[in-house]
Amino acid sequence: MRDAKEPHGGRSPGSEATDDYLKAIFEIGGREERMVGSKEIASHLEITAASVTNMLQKLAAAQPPLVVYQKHHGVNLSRAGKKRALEIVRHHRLIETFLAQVLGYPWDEVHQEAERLEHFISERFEERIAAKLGHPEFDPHGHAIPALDGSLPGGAPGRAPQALSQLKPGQTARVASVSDKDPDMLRHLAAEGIRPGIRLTLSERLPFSGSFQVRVGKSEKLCSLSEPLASAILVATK
Amino acid sequence: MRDAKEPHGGRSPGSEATDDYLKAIFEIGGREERMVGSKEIASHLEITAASVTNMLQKLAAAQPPLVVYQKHHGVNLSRAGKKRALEIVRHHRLIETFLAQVLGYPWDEVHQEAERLEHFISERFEERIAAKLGHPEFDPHGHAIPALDGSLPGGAPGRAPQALSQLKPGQTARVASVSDKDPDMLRHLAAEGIRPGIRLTLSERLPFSGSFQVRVGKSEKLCSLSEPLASAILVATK
DNA sequence: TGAAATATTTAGGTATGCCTAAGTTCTGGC
DNA sequence: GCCAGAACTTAGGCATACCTAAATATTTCA
Repeated sequence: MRDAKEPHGGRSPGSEATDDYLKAIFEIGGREERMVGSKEIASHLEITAASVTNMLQKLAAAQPPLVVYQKHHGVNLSRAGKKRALEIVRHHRLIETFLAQVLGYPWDEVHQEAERLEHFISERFEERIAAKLGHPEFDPHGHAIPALDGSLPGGAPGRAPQALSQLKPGQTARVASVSDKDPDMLRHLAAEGIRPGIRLTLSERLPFSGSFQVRVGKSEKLCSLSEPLASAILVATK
Repeated sequence: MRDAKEPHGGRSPGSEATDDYLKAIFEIGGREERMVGSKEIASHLEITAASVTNMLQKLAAAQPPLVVYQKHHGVNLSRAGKKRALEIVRHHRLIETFLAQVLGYPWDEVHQEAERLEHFISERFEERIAAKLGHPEFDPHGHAIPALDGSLPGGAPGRAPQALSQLKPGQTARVASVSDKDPDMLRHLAAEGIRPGIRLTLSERLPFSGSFQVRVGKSEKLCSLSEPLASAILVATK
C-alpha cells in the first residue's frame, strides 16, 4: 500500500519476493556459483516453475540486472544480485544469532522467525544487533555471517568442510555447521549434544539401516545418526 | 508468495493492509470508539478514500466481521476487529520499547521501525521481548501497552490526560505522553528535556506567535513551544 | 428548502506475483 | 540420429490492494 513508497526503511531495490529468489539462487548455486535451473528454484521456494520463469525475466531485465539468465540454461547472480543476496543472508544470520543469544530462542526456532524478519529490518536495526552481538562471524548453526562489504569469514582456509557422512570409520572431526532448515532435526541434535565446535568420532556405519554410529566429544556412549542427519552435519577434519 | 500459507508465524487472519486499517480505526476512534469516516482513514493512511471504501466492505464481509460498517455513515471496530487492533498496538508499543531499551535507539527513530516490524513478529517474539523488558506498561512516548488480554493499564483513573495547550498560565502538570509520529518534534523535545514523567509549568502564552512558554522541571530557563507542539504533549494535572 | 460544498461510493484500470494448462526445447539412451 | 520424458516457457487467470475519474449521497447554510 501507500503508492510507490519504498517498503524497507530506505534500502536498495527489491521486493520480498525478489529477495527470496536471489537468496535461493545464492544458496542453491553454492560457492562455485554454478548455473541454477528454474525447477530447482521452484522446489526450493515451493512454487511452480512457471512462476519462476516469469520472475527470472524480470530480475534479468531490472536496472541494474540482478541475475544473468539464459532461457533453458539457468541463471546466475549478477554482481548487483550477489551483493543483495549477501545482504539478505547477513540479515538472516544476524537475526538468528540475535534471537538465540539475546532473546533466548531455542536454536530450532530461530530459522523460521529470521526467514520472515530478514526482509523487513532496516540498516539501523542490523547495525544495532551486530554491535550488540560484538560483530559475530558465525550464526548458531555455524554458518558464516557475511560482513557489511559482502566478504565471508574464511573458516580455516585449509580444508573445506565435508559432510559427516563422508568420514571413514575411526576418523575424528569438529562440527563446522548443521543445516538450519529442519527444526525436528535440530532438536534431536541438541539433545545429543551435537553443535558447532563439538568433536565427533565416527565409529562405524551399520550395515542394514545405513545409520552412522558416532562418539560425541569424549563421552563413552555412542549416538546413532540416520543418513539424512549425517549429511546435514558438516565437519572439518583437523 | 507461497500460495495461501499464513504469513505471520501462525497468527490470526488478516494481511498487513488489514492490520493498518484496524489500527487506524482504533487510533482515530479514540476511547469513545466513535464512528470513523472513510476520509479520516484515508488521510491517516495516506491513501485515497476510494481505496478505503473497498477495503471497508471486505473487512465488514469477513468471517468474523472485523468492522461494523454503514455506507455513508462510517465504521467502527467489531469485537474481533478490536481484539486484533489491540494486538497490533501491543506489538507496536512493545517493539518501540524494545528498540529504545535493548537496542539503544534514539526515541525519534523507534516509531518508523516499529511501524514496519509490528506486522511480522510472531507471538513468541512478542512474548520474549515482553519478558526481557519485564512486561512494561508504557512505551518510550508514554503510551499504554495493552496486555495480552487486551486490557489497557488504567493510567491514574482520576483525570484523563489533556493537551498541554489546554493548561492555564501558572498551572503545573506531569507529562503523560507525547505523540510519536514526528521525529523532528521528538528530537526537539528530547533536547529540551521534555519526556513522560517530567513536570511542566505553563508560564504564559505569547500573544502574537501563539507559542507557549513553559518551565521544565525545576529549571530556571523558559522553553518556548509552538502550538502544534503543545497539542502533541498530553499532561496529567496532579 | 434548496443549492453548493463535502463526503462517499462506483466503475474501470494498474502492478505484483502467484496459479494451471498447454505448448516448446533440451537431453540421454538406444 | 531419433524420440521419449524431463525441463522449461508461454498464455491466460486470479487475488490483493492500490489508483483516477465520474456519479451519488449527505450536510451545511443562506
